[in-house]
Amino acid sequence: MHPITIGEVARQAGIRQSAIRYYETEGLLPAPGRVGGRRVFGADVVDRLRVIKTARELGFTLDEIRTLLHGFSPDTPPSERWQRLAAKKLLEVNALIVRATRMKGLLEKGLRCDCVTVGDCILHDCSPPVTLGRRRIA
Amino acid sequence: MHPITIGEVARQAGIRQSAIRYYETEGLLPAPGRVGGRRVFGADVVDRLRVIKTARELGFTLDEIRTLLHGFSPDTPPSERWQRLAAKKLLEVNALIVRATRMKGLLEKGLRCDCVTVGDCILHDCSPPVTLGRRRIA
DNA sequence: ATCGCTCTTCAAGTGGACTTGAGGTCAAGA
DNA sequence: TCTTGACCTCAAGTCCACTTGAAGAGCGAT
Repeated sequence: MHPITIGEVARQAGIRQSAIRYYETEGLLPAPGRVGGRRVFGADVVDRLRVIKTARELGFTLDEIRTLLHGFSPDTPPSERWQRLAAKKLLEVNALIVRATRMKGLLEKGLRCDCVTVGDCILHDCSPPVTLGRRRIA
Repeated sequence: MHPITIGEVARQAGIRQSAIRYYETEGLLPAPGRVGGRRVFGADVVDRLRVIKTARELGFTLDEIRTLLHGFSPDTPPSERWQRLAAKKLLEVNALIVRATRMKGLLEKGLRCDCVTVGDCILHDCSPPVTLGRRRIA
């Protein structure tokens, strides 16, 4: 349970110091303790940052992430706002998985496609389909 | 096979006209025909736009999408650039699916969690865990 | 004590992806 | 004919999420 510096946190979470400070000002991270003016974090902040990072990569806005992380604040009806958002984002994540899977299929298809017919392949338009036998040559 | 207006395309693809024009200037769409100055699209552009939309939602940049859509241009080594990017994006999409699945788990957990212990739940910090028996009350 | 390193704040800048606004064209309908 | 609605171009604006830069402070090692 030894405290770590912002530099160490940044390294471990794969996020820049500037971004970490930014998240702090934006209320995504609790204000850490200070020693000699410098931030001192508990190790748990790294997990939090990793969650933030993942959420960002999934297209969540900082606003949404803030709400999700805060959970229930004193002023909101107990956890209702949270639940609503979580449920919504859950649907979105599910949709994202579907789309990602479809895109995966497209990319795989593109990587092994012959593209003989125009419109064979949406992803890269294979027109004009310069072919040699069934195999694409250029 | 009747040609459609930009308005119709926008409606069908769920993308604004301004965005469609923007994609055209950015080279993500081939310049459509004109009738009386107005764009006239083939119906296939809708599919293309849907692919673009999905790709954007998955975090692809327009730059990447352009390359993926173009496939092999005359000047690039035959489809090499395309294949490289496609392979890279395939890895990324796979990683995305993993992360999305993890996030899904987090959200589901958050939606049914009791959060008795601090650190029980990363997603929303359950401290102070105001509890009644095992059930969270506020 | 001074070098080098990491850290600090704060304001301003950046980049990507669009959107918005102004000002204009065109065709159909009342 | 006049209006309405959908379209056009082009420049400028906007939003989000950071990043960058300037100017400086604390601290361990030489």
